[in-house]
Amino acid sequence: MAKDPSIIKKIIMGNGGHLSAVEIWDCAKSQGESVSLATIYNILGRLVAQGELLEINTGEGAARYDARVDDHTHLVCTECNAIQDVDMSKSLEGLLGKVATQQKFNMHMTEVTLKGVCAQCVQSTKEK
Amino acid sequence: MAKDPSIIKKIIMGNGGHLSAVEIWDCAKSQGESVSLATIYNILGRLVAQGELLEINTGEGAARYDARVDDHTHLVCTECNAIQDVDMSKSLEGLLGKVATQQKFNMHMTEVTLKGVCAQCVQSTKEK
DNA sequence: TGCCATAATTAGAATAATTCTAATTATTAA
DNA sequence: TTAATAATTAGAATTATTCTAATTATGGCA
Repeated sequence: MAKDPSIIKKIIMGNGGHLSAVEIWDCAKSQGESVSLATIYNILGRLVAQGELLEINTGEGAARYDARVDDHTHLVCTECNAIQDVDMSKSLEGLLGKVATQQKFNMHMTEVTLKGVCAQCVQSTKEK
Repeated sequence: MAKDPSIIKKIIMGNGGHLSAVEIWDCAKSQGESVSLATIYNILGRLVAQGELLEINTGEGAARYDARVDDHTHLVCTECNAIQDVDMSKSLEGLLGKVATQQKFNMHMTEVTLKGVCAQCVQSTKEK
């Protein structure tokens, strides 16, 4: 039986939505799945190609996989490495489309990432 | 004598503005510089930390370094891997700032990347 | 049921990008 | 000079990912 790819999506959604391949692997194993890391990468690759998952590259460490695939914005905390999803406004979407059109660029996807320090980390820094 | 970091910026600017560490290394060597890859990475790291260079991670291959450091948008071609810089409009900048503020996110930098096929690649695909 | 073709999974090797380490070399200040 | 510090280096180590070739599972059908 083919390893059910939906298990991976469930794991991601059940753990904050943004996991690396190894984190997914650990979760799968700890819930009794017998699966190899190569298979995790295989399935992730397939799901990304099918548009069922988003691959996020923060430039820090491994790629992370997002179960949410509609156009949205990522807030990446440089302290705790957390990724927060934020809706993308229609006006932002429109602006990006306009930029692409002006440059005769055949846009397939947008990646809007804001890097900085998340509210929790700002808070815990102050407390010190 | 400390290897002059400005040589690296010159190399980047003289070659389309978006090179990887190894590409920069090759250029440096071919113009007679005797330098190791470790030093290239050292200097790049320093320049990025000082805000003199931007590190771009397309998720494909090595990180690339951009000599332009003001807020701008990247068009990344998934065919030829070229990166094109586009000015970021004040309205886009404003929208991103607003998003961060709403989420109480202490934004340090923005990364707006549009992925797709550049005008040249669209053209050469048609010609086939 | 047993057999075959195909697809999925696997462990581990291979690769690529980057960082680390420890030694060497250069620079500076006294 | 000389001693202290900083920069550079080669190569090892690490990390993330992909590749390979072998194994295992699965479904169709005689």
